[in-house]
Amino acid sequence: MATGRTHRPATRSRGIPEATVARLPLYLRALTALSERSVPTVSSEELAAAAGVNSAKLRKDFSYLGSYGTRGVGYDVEYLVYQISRELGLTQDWPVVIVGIGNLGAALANYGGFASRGFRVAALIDADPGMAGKPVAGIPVQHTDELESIIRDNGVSIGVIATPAGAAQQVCDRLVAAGVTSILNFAPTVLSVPDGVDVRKVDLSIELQILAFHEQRKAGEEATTGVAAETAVPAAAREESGTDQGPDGDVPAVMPA
Amino acid sequence: MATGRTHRPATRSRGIPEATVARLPLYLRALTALSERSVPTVSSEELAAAAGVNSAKLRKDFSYLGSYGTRGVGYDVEYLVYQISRELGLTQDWPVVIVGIGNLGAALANYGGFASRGFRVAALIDADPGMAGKPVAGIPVQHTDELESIIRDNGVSIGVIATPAGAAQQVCDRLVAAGVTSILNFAPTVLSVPDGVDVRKVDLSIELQILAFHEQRKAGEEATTGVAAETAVPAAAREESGTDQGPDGDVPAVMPA
DNA sequence: CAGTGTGAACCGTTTCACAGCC
DNA sequence: GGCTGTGAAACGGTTCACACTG
Repeated sequence: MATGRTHRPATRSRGIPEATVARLPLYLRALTALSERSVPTVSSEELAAAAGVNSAKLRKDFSYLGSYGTRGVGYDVEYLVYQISRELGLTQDWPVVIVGIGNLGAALANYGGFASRGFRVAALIDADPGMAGKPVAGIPVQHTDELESIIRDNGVSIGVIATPAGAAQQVCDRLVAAGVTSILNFAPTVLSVPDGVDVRKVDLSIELQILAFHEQRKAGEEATTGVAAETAVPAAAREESGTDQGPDGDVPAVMPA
Repeated sequence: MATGRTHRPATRSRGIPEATVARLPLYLRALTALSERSVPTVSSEELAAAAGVNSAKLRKDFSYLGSYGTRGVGYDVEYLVYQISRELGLTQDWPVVIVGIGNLGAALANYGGFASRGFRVAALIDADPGMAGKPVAGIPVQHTDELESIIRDNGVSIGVIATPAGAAQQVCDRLVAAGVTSILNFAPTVLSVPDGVDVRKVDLSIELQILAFHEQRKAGEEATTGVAAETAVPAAAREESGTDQGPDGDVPAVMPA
């Protein structure tokens, strides 16, 4: 799927395919787990299984980074962790602001995976004056009025939007104007941003709709013709249902600009 | 990303490309907005802009559904809303269970986009006995012990996992054993499921890492050689940064099985 | 004649299969 | 001998450009 945008002709050597970039975090997580168990080396086969992709894809992916493996042996776990971290830019610290501290914003603020890999929640911002000062995940919420100064004072370049849909574009505009160049958008809206700004979106309702599509198809298949599900699909009857085998990667899109 | 699995050879006429399926919810959302404003028809150009894709892609997508437009005129909004809803299986009601009612689970339970489009939160499940009975988003949380009976009694085929990573696989196994065939996974783990079960994942930390990668590249480019960001990227300097133009779709992956 | 519908070209990604190296 | 690294083939998706139609 990877509709991923091709930032820059990609013709150059530093051109790692977007689909590969999207899988690097997956490899990194699997490698980190191995590292914690003090496993010294892995084969492409093992690592691929742990990351949920197939080994050919993994080897091809790594080949874009360079030749970090040893033929006949496999990959050195620690070394790979470092190389991938570096490639992803996780060896530096990325201050992030979260705008919109509702249920979701709070969930994000509390999310551990944040701090673990180079990201640091620099500030929580909300439009509700009543929230100001209240600590969420140990960080005091600040009012939207402070947005610009927070961005600038902390050198923030990554922003997370967790506001209601109606406020998203406006927040986005302010973030961009203040210097943010990468945005993770949880609001169900299409954001428009100037060139040079990356937007990635996470949309729960879309994911569910895609699942529903496949679910519907499964139901339709088992009962040969129509008769679409009225009740649930019996857990049993799934002889040759839809899904496929093997784990597969995923490549969310970087929206336009 | 769309590594999307090809459920079924896709050779058949009913074979709508995975990438197209992933965009249908986007079109649906845009169309719904138009519908609310009582706009009777749209051209592919207008609708594409509202959905954040280009018109050629949109027309090609619609061509897989059939010929629902009128040459020289455009598409009938209401009619299209219905056709896409039907195609996505949203004309029926999908009961969904959410397992893991922490910050994220609560956010999901409160998420409005849920109910709006064919989905109904049938139950909230959590392993903490202390949570049992407590209402979240107006729905009383039930204990994990009830999981199997809830699934069966409500004919649930779609489950959402919002538990910590450590519990995810176990919850997943129980959901699948009880009859769930589609899972939306928010836990940062690779789930393994039997054939016939679809898994889609949403992973915050992965999205951020992908953004960091591009962000890093932007910083590296402006300062010709190295000198990677120490402070933020000046909002100004972004002549020919990374991002591209035009809005683009996205196609998260359906994980393996 | 404006705008849909679509064959055909193009392009990025995945998969295959094997040469090369430890 | 085992496993990596990689050309080349296969594939799915996107873009182009235009024929066709209301």
